[in-house]
Amino acid sequence: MPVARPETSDARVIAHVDMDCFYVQVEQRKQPELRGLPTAVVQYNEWQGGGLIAVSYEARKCGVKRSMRGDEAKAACPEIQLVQVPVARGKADLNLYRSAGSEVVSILAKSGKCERASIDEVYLDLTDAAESMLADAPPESLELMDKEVLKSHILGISRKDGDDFEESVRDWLCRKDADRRDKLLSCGIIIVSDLRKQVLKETEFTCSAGIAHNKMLAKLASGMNKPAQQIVVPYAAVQELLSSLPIKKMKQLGGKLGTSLQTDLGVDTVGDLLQFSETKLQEHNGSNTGTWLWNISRGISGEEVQGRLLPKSHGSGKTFPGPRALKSLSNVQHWLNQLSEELSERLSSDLEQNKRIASTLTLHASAFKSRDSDSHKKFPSKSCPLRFGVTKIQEDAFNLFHAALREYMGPFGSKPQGNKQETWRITGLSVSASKIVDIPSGTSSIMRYFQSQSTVPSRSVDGCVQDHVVTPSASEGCSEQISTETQAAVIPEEDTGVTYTLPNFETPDKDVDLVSEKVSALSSHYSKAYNKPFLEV
DNA sequence: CATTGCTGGAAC
DNA sequence: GTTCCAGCA
Repeated sequence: MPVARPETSDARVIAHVDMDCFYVQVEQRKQPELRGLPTAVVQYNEWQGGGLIAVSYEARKCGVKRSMRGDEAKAACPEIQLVQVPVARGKADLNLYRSAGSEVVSILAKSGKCERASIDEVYLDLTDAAESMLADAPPESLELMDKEVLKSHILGISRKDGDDFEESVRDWLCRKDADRRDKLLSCGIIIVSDLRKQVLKETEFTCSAGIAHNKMLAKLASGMNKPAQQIVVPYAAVQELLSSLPIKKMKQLGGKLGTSLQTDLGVDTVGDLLQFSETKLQEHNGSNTGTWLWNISRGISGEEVQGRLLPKSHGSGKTFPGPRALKSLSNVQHWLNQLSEELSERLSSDLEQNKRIASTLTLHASAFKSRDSDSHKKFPSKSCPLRFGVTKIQEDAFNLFHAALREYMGPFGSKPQGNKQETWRITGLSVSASKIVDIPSGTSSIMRYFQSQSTVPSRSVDGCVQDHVVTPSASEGCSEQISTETQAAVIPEEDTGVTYTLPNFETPDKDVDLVSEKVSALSSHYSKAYNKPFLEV
């Protein structure tokens, strides 16, 4: 992310909207009796009461923190309500929170350019809306100001004057001698206050927001007063804000990069960066990161709000910690089947709701070797063209795993060397789908085809959690060329005469038009995705 | 090798 | 294409 981008010439109005302890709010909406109680959302609960992933502000008051175990939270706050995330196919199912996040996005997206930054965070570019308001109905012209607007925070204006504070906010918003930048931000405050009100009304969720001239400052601000509050960062307040800000509070500097700035350059606050020349920062951090650091220390960040309302990838994963580590291929296959099922379900939803489809399937795993010195070796990731349909994804995921496992184990495979059996343990598996493209418009039958592929087949074999010997056939049939060719059907394309091989294409019906439509849609889809014909023969 | 399960982005 | 980093529920 640290990549240099200069500020654009004209002042923008950018908002960052962040839902308050989002998963807790989602659960409290479902179970309103939990509202106002110290509440946390936990994943699983068998081992030490599960892991906390979201904590209400009531619970935070008694010292409950995210990443605590459920048992710890109970000890710190005996009256805490622990809600479990739903489980499906033996793993945490986050779909409830994903769709709640989508509700919020679809409300906020009406206001202007909108970027879904995470499941519960959104950036808005409100420049146009603010300019319109400034031209048509500037704050100073308003007879009555919404009461919520006056609860806004203004960085640089003291808040402790309790009673007349709201009056000072009104004064600031309506100053006639303010410069244009401040006036635009004032409009931003009113717009965002209204949006937050709308979100609350339509979803029952509260959120906090930061309003500033760029994404970095808006994001920084949204976290300063939570929950259910908003704050603006006027241009005049930027220097002071950054000068004393601990470097680790900045997005992107909370990890190793921030640590290296502290230890290598003695930089503790963003202001400390100001004394270094751009060249010096580049020498220590590379040219992109160096320029980026030079800019952000001055509050400069030209990153644009991407008009993107949907995620760029889908993933489904699970860890197998400690003694739960997987040690047989059939157990790995079982879990890959579960993960692939969930992934496939989400791909089907994406297709149905958004008319788009992923084109790459990737498998990630983490592993260690027992009884071996270099047990720290990374388990390689593998990807292949994505074929739509549960069983295909399951098949490909397993083949990718197999290819990666061979690489991980080296040329001798799992053959015993001497007496000791060199055995692998899998501690994490995930399958993900990326490079999502829109389905060409005017092809509804391709959708019907994909949808016909997306049914979960009923299988009796599926409950094989216990380890057992793997059949030889399961270990064969995969190499560099994954399995895509084995069941391929070759379909000639009418116009060009070029022939494509479509993996596992069963031509389920005799409708010629339907088939050719599938082919042209698929081939253009894959041509775009891979910049070459898909598996040309 | 007990936070876990996601996302996005840049480096390589 | 793969790896690593980072952030956040």
